[in-house]
Amino acid sequence: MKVSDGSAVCPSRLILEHMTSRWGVLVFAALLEGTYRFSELRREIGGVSEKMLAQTLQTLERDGFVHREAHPVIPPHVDYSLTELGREAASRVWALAGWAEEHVPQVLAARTGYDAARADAS
Amino acid sequence: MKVSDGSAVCPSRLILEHMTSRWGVLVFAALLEGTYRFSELRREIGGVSEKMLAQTLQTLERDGFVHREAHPVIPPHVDYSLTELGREAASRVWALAGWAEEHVPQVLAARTGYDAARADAS
DNA sequence: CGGTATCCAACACGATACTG
DNA sequence: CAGTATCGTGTTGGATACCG
Repeated sequence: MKVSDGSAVCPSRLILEHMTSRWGVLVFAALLEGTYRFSELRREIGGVSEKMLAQTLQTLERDGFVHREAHPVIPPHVDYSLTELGREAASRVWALAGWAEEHVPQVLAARTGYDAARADAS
Repeated sequence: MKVSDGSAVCPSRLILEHMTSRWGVLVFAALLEGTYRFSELRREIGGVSEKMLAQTLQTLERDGFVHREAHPVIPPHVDYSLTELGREAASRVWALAGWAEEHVPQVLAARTGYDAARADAS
């Protein structure tokens, strides 16, 4: 079976990229717990810049994963939550992240072995 | 719940990044079907450069997902396959990719709606 | 408060050439 | 065949400053 055709990147790859992007995973994780405002999300997710959070949220909103509700008040108040599609996506991504976390020890052990073998060879 | 601590990137994030990387996903997909040689993989996965394939394979091998077996013959012959851990990882990643592919229509529809709404606002 | 615009450094990636 | 080395470029991502 040919896995990729090499010409155009398939759409699913882009979606997967959005879902598993550096901040996308963390946004999903946060929003699985409930609705958050922009700055609450920033606080919840440590180390994310305004730019990247805005960009990530826009991408996920455009893909139909995140619902954005702007209340027309001063000062502005914007709530972010997951759509039904987003909840499904988030739970799957988060499950994969959970699997990765569970197997950190095995991976770390494998790396140690790999590095040791290379050190001998040099 | 604090999703990320903002200081050091957690190890699981790196592992997840390796598993879902552009070529990592396709390598997993190919190796789920059996053992391949380096250039067979290159052919199977369209559009990957030698450099990126080598790099991806090394990363996945170091993480303990891919087994590399070099036969000491001339010309060189190297076989790549999945380890047990790799099979588990690959099947989960591939399942996620499958989910993404199934929902391409919904995402595309969401994007159309999003773009239309933004066009009106401008 | 919730963003956008701009600038800049780092790096991912690909093409090419070369090696054991 | 199976890579490594080197180089050039395009994109990513953060810091900063500013706007409605």
